[in-house]
This record gives sequence, C-alpha cells and structure tokens, in this order.
Amino acid sequence: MAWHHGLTPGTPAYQIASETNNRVRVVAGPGTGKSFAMKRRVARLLEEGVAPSRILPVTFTRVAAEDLHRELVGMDVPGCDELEGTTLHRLCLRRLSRQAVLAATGRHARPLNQFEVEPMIADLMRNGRGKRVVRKLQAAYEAAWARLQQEEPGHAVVAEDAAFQAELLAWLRFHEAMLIGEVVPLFFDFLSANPAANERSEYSHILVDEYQDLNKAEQGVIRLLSTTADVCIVGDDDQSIYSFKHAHPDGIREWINDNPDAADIGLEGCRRCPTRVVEMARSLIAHNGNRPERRQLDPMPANGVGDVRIIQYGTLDAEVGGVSQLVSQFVADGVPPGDILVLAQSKAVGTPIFEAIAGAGVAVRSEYTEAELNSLDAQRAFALLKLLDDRGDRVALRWLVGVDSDTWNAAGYRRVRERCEATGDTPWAVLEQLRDGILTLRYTDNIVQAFRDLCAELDTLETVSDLNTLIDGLFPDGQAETREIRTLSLQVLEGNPDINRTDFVAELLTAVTQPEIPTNVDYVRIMSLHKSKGLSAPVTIVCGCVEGLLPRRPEDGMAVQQVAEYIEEQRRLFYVGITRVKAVPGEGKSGTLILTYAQRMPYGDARRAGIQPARQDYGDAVLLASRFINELGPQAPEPVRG
DNA sequence: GATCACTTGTTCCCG
DNA sequence: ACAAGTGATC
Repeated sequence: MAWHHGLTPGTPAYQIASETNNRVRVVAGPGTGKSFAMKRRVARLLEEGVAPSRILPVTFTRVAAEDLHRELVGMDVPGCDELEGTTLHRLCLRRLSRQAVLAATGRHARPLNQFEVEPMIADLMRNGRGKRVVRKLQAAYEAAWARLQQEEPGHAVVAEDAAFQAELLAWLRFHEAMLIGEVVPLFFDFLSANPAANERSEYSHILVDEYQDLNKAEQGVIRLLSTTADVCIVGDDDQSIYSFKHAHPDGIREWINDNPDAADIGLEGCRRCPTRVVEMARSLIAHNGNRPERRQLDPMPANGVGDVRIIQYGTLDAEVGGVSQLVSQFVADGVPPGDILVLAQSKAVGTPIFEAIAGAGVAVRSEYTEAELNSLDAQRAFALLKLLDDRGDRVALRWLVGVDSDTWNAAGYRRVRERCEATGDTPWAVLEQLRDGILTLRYTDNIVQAFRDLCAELDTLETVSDLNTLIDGLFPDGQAETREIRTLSLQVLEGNPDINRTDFVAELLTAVTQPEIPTNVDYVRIMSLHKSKGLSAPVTIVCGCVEGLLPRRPEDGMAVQQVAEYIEEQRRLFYVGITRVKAVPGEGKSGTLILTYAQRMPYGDARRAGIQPARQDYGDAVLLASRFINELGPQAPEPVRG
C-alpha cells in the first residue's frame, strides 16, 4: 500500500507525510490523527528508499513503537522489519552499551531497578543523612540532570549537595551501575563532548511523537542527533502531563523559535471523540491562562453527539457501587469489556472500584494492583536470577547480602567495600575470602552469613539446566507473591522457547521494567489518567472528580506561580482523560463519557489519598466537586444525583 | 566505640 | 514508613 493511500493532497495530514522541509513541527489536539500522519511519513521515507537504519522513529512507549511497526507491516512497506522504532530511553541505553561509548563515559549501562536503589540509600545514609534526606538528594541529583542544569549559566551546586553527589557517584561507579535518571543525560553528555562521534550522524531522519513529554535532557539528545538529520516533531502542549519527570509544555512551544524556518502544521478535526466531548474539552482547556493562542479543536459532526453523563453520589461507597453497576450494565447490554476504560486518580478510588467490578463477575484488570516486582519474594528471585547469570553483577550481590537485615548490613558492607577499594578485589572475591576464613573483618558476621546462604542457593540453582525448571524453582507455582512474575516469565519463554539464560534474563528485565499496556484487550481496564495516554475507548468513566484528587492538592510551600502551573497541568490531565472516549459510528458505538464524584468519604481514607478536606462531619470528609466540572461549559450535561 | 535489634513517637504516600 | 532512642552485642 502506498504511503498516501486514503490521504487527500492538500490536507494537513497529507502535508505532514509529504513535507520536505528538514524541520517539521506538528502541534495538534487529541484524536486529530497526529500519530497516524507520522506513521505515513515514515512509510513515505521507506518507500522512497531511505535505508531503515537511517530512520529513527521515537515513541513514548514500547506499545506505540509496536503500533508503528504493525501499521507499516500492514501497509507492506519495504524495509519495515529493519526499522528500529524505540523509546528514547531504550535508544540511549543501547548506545551507552556500545564499547566505544562505555570507554568514553567510564560508566556501565546497567540501570538500577526501583528496588535495587534501597541498599544504595542505606549505604549513603551516613554523615547525619537519614533516608528521607538521601531520597531527596537523589531526586535533586536526577532532576538537575533531567533539566540539564549544568548547561545553565550561573548554576551552582551547594557544598553539601556536592559532597553527597560525589558519594553517590562513587557508589554507582563501584557497583558498575547507573540511575535510571542518568541514562538519557549521560548519553547527552557523550554526544555533547564528542561532536565527531558516529552516533551524532547515525540518522538522516528523526521523527518524535509526544514531544511535549520530553524533558530538557531528552530534547537535548534529539537536538544533538539531528545536526545532519531531518527532524519531524509531533505533539500537543495541551497534553503535557509529565512535569514529575521534568517535562514542560514550553518545550514544544519554543521549539519553533529555535527552528524558525520549520514547517509548522496543525490538525484541527477531532476524529476520535463525540462532538459534545470535543465542546467540553475546548471549554475546559480554555481556562488555562498560560496557553498560547492557537486553532481550536474542531468537532466532527459525523461522530455524533455522544452520551455524556455527570453523576454525583452521596458517598465514596455509593460511587464505587454505582460505577461497578454501570459497568455491569454496559457488559450485560453487549459492550465488550475491553471497550470500557475506568480512570481514577487515586488508588483509594481505583482499587475499591476494581474489587467491586471483579466481584460482579466482570473481567477486569487494574494497573493499581501491585506490579510484578513489588513483593520481596519476587525481588529476591529476580536478584538471584541476575547473579546466576552474571556473578559479576555487583548490584544484585549487594542487594542479596543486605535484604534480610533492617540496616541492609550497611556497616559490614562498608568494610567489604573499603577492602575492595584498597586491594582492587571484587566484592564477590572479598566475601569469599571472609567466608573461607582467609580474611577477617570486624562487623561482617551478618553479611558473611548472608553470603554463605546465597552461595548455597546459587549452587542449587546452578544444577538446573532448563529454564522451565528454573522458573519453577524461583517462582514456584501457587506462590501468591511471585504469581505475576511467574506468568511473565512463562510468557517470555513461550514467545521464545529456544532462548538462552542470558537473553531470558534480559527479556524478563525489559518486560518487568517497561510494562506494556496493551491496546486490544478483553477486560475492563482501570488505571490512572497518566497511564491512559495513547489509549482510547468507546466507554470512558472518570471517577473521583473531586478537589484534592483532580486537581490533586498542590504541595505545601509551592510559590503562587508554581501552584498556578500545577493546576494548569492537572487541568491538562483531565483534558487528556475526557478525550480518551472514542466514537465509532460505523460500528454503532456513539462514545460514552461518564464523570463521577462523591459528596463524602471516610476522613482517614481522604487524608491518605492526599485530600485535605475543608470540612469534616461524623468521621467523614466533606468533598467538593472538582473545579474542572464547572469548566466544561454550556455543552456539558447537568450533573445528576446517583 | 560501632553496630544491631527492638521499641516508641511523627510524617507522608500520587503519577 | 521513617526518625530517634534504648540496651545488648561485636
């Protein structure tokens, strides 16, 4: 199929696909077909004979990368199988693993999992620093990198912070690892310091989707990769919701100032949503004051008006029951469960709704239920697997010799590490010497005992040769804590039965750390508004639309300006949420959007969910309807009592 | 003197 | 879940 199949010349979508300006920006609202047009642009490049290895399509998630690939395969585009569609994080990690890059940076491309950070924190809790302080300092270190503050003139580091950073860096170097937040910035630094590196000119065409969610470091990598490449960025500042990873809507807004000769293309027609939802979304987003003037999102009359309801319940319990009942009714009326998306901004709302829907016998999955590696047993098994594969994995070793101690055996480990640094031995070697009595160090009894147990476990696992048995040993059938990771392991194995152990560990790691939210499912999905990005569903229910949750309460101590920006981002989040609803008139799906909220909930639950209730009544917090409900404009239906 | 395991008072979770 | 304080142990 040709790249322009179904595209009309002269339309913006056609222009996006065909534009030959070496800089293209597309800013367009939800459901306007940005990603679709970008896919067609990739198809055109491939059909024109650009080598797949010279094209870099950057997507926000792995699922989006697979979507792109599927689309190109479906169009039978030449060379689409060699196309390396990827997320920026994965690209940087792969590049950092290259031998030459490794030599230049002196850092190992071994990112720390969330749970592997724990012993690092314990090791850094010295010199009067508690756990909270260490976490805060670590966050500040990663934030500075993400914002490329080292590039900002006049940026100074406080002495205590500098001391901490030196210790942190020493820990990471000793353990041959890096923080997840360092991956992109380190690659940026490499590119920046090595203008002659091959990595700078590897691509002739770079295409970036969801550009508004890139932070400074990520934008910097794109910039440095694009000196000799054509660049096409696609996004929507109104959907910028990732300030917690330091992305800012100004990134895509100001890109045009740095690239004044770029082609700047917009798409206005919202092909996804029913017209009433489009009107409401327009009204809502117009309340953002810091928003530059731009063309509005246009409703497409062919989509129909849609079914929109706003329901207030007396209590959270009633809201939970009401939503569960609505879902059951939809399913009974023949709506496929996979067509229903429930969005909730808090676990306190999402989890009871999940339980109620599951209790009603409807297939449902919650993104709030614990992830694969949340249980200690799963973490332990995972660390063992890593160490089994590579005895030189210092992070896994550090984790395993500390996990059974409240203090992570930090004191004993410090003696071990000091010894390593004095002699040049590896931690494994020093622990072996201690175990065999060749060496004695004070305060290492606990850690050596842990090491002894660990060796015994590894020896047992080492006798197992096939992966199925290994999985049974690590994640036993029927053990609740490791059920998720067992399922995932078996999936990995099923997809690739002849895989070797090293590749299996790598695949499992990817599956665990970058979980996918599949697009085609046969169950009701419950998730946060953030996770719903990139998804759409004929029935979308946004729950818990109350002040304190949506918008979430700004943190204490925020300046007036910061609060204003925070509320604007929360508004964008709601905007993203309500525009998930999809009308498919051809299939008789008109598109249903339901917004719900409760008048009261138990005071303690409210506090835990982050709400600071204005009023309290007999142990209940009195909740206020989200301010955003009133901002949906005259097209919004009257809220009704549930 | 440093470290560990155990207690008893504050604080804070989100993506 | 964390900080801070206690006596017992290395």
